[in-house]
Amino acid sequence: MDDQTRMLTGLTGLGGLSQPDVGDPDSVRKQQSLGQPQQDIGDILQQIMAITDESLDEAQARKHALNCHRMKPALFSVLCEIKEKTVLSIRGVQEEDPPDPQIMRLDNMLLAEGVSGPEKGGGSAAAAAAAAAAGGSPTDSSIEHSDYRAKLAQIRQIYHSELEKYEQACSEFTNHVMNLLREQSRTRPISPKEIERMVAIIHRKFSSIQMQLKQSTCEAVMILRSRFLDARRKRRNFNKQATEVLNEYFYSHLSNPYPSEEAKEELAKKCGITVSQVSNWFGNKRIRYKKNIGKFQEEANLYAVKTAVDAANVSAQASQANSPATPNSGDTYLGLHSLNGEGLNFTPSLQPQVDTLHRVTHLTGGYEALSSSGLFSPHRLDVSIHTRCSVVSFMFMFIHLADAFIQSSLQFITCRACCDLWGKPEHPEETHACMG
DNA sequence: CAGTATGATTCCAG
DNA sequence: CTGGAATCATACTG
Repeated sequence: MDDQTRMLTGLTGLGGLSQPDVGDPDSVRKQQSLGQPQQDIGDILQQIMAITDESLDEAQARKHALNCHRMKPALFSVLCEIKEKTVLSIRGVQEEDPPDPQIMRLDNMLLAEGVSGPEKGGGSAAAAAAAAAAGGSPTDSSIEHSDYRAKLAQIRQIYHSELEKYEQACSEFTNHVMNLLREQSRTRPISPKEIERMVAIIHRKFSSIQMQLKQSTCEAVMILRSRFLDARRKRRNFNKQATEVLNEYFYSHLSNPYPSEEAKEELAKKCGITVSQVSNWFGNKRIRYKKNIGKFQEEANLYAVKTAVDAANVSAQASQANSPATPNSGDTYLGLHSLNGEGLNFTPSLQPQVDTLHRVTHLTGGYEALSSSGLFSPHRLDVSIHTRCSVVSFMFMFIHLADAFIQSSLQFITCRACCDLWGKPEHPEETHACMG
């Protein structure tokens, strides 16, 4: 059997595999007789095995022979016709599918998180949001911020390198398949549209892999993000300086510890926290102070003295002009609860202040009287508040305090009915002495 | 490790 | 919307 004949047998045989030779009476007879199809398949298999046993050169030669076969153009055109009428017309309809909403969602998310798209966009914004939510001090948040950014950049890098690998593999594979199809198009009818379709199939396959990559990237970002957003609940104490500033304000406005928006902003700026954190702090402080005034007395005293010392220092500076300052803003002096003596019977919440004032009215301005409390001894001031306080400035401070106490006592007694610890005043604010 | 302190959140009332 | 009150969750401390 020469090559030509073998090939012809091969062609008809393979043709019979895909399409029964309906017109061939011999074939019909063969189909009818029992056991004949099995024999045909056996033949075909044998031929296939024979082909696979051939060397590459032999196969190339056979391919060439096939291409040059005289029946080839006719067979080719028939195949083309059949194909046109069936496969493409059916599948052509399904060609254009809408973009996968899942992919779109993932893409949007990756874009929003700054993983895909321009580098300096959403990532830092998301980090800033996370840091803002975390609400730490600027230093802390910047540390977290950079930490978040670093991790996001890492994810971004991995994502892009993987994506690149996938795209490279995809294009390599596509090229390979296209070359193969072009090669095959010499022996079987393959239209450009079919090649296109095949490319689309490959791209779909790869895009499903890409989707997995995007999905896992999104998951990684979500985990990272949740770790930073969880920091929202992850409480972090304010630094000492911030607490001091807040406490100073609180205790120097004890009769009305409700900072205005401007004051809140100012405090927030001073403390390096957000305005809402300032609000939280004051909310908590008011509640906790009110609930347990006794517990906060020491703290109140400390801050009151601190403020007084500051005032005294100012007075001392002003003393060169021989004019001790008169108390004005705030109600520092109302915070000196620990000077409690046996008091009058006012409401429990007012009792400490009133008791203090009661005692002050009995003070003769004696330095000893104050220093005997321990609280105002210059030594104590030096040690506990680390403030140098000269005798002169201390004297001014004392005068300052005594004056303030007397004024405050009058104010407080006047206002106590309407201002029972931050209750609503009955008088207009301008006549209300205790409104800080 | 238990108790306490404290920043944040939630719910509700005005 | 703001503030009070209760509560949660975590940090800090002895």
